Amino acid sequence: MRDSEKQIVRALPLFSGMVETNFEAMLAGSFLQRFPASVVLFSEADLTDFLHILVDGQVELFASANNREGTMTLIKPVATFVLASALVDGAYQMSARTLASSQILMIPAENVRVAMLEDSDFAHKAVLELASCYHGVVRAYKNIKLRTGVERLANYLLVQHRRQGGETLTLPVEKRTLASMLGITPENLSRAFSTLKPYGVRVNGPNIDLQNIKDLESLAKPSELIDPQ
Amino acid sequence: MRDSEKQIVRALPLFSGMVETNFEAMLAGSFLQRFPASVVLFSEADLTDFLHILVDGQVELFASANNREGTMTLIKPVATFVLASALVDGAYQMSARTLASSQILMIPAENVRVAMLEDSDFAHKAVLELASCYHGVVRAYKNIKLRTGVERLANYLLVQHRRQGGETLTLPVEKRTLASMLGITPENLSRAFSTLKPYGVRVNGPNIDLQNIKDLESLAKPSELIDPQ
DNA sequence: TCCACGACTTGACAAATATCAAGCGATTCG
DNA sequence: CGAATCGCTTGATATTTGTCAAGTCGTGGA
Repeated sequence: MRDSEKQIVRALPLFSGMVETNFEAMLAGSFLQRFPASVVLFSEADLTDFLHILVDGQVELFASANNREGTMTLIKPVATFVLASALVDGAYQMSARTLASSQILMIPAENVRVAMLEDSDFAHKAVLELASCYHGVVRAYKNIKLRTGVERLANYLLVQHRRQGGETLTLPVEKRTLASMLGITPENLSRAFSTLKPYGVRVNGPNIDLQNIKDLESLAKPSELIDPQ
Repeated sequence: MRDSEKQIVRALPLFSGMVETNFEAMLAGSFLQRFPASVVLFSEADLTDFLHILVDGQVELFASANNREGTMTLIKPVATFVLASALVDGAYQMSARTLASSQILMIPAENVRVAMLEDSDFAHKAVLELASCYHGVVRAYKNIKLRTGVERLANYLLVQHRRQGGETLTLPVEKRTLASMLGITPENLSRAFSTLKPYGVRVNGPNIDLQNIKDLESLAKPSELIDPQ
């Protein structure tokens, strides 16, 4: 692990206030690894060996039951994932796979638990990080419980449009992954896009024009307490 | 607030390791209050003024959007709720109402944030509590994303049966509340019970007999990573 | 007591969503 | 290059779920 990469990780709020020696001690036994796309990093039932930090690439957290599978969330660099699991010493609770070639730093979970006990700034930042993750899942839970598939898609498009700023937005993931995020089948995602055509949604592969934001919003009824800001 | 009540709160793992003076300082400005049934304690958009501790009674956390409403979770005594919101100084993210006459201790959120910074044991316990709440919502999210309504009901009955231990189980909430927890309408809950009749589920008001656990399990496909243990 | 209301159930119907099948176009790989 | 595969779309159909309406039953007031 090179110093430049170490600095990238250190810049995360979670670690930025740690005492240097605690930070170094935590990294002992860690390793930075590159994975190709579509590799399963761990399964939900596995015991949590490592805290993961996505340095580059893209990772999907997902869950399986029966014969069904659903995306829990997508991780974009630079961000930690499975912090909660690493801190409680149990199963991961979610499976992970790379969606693209990804560089991932893996820190032994035991080191993280020690760091929490030794470094008070890290403990406080962990509290804030966990609270934020918690509210993230709460939003996702509300989203799927209180909205239809078409409404979830409409709100997703509005959020992406705001974030990307330009005229046309580009989907950051394949449509089948988007479908899984929204909790619908790929077939129904196609149909949902058709349903949104009268609301000014023009689809061109991964590029999407929103030509009538007002109408789309009246359908989507965005909510600050559900949609990411 | 009497000393006996204070001891009940102090017995929670979250507070049991706090330095006495920190615990007392945190309670300054707190008050124990009794609410009748069906009272809204706060709305999801409200700023988080208080950490709540349900000492007696029953509370429902729920969310609203469009014209729909959904139960997020039920709180049983003795337990804290909205800890995450109290720690991050933002909106509650969920609304709360009493389902029965309830005694609730309310601790100013600012005090809780101070306690986290001052008392390291409390900070560590908060980390564990938040991680546990996080995994709780993750389970609920998987449940609704990967199972049908009938499957959710079947698994709920199996969990209650195991917890209550006896021959017949008694629903701890009204059926309309159960329906909201399961993310279905009361009408469909009635139909789901009918669907489960061939699997040995006998309903008698709030009392339910499971006469064929094996068949019910083969339908429900319980999972350690979804269902509460 | 008796009435009103609420919880629950059932039926009929509509909406939302999944499944199965087919086909198209682009990419991958032997 | 050519074949195979994959992502996406569309149609037909089935399943799941919600909505509206009506009716029963029990409880809690007036």
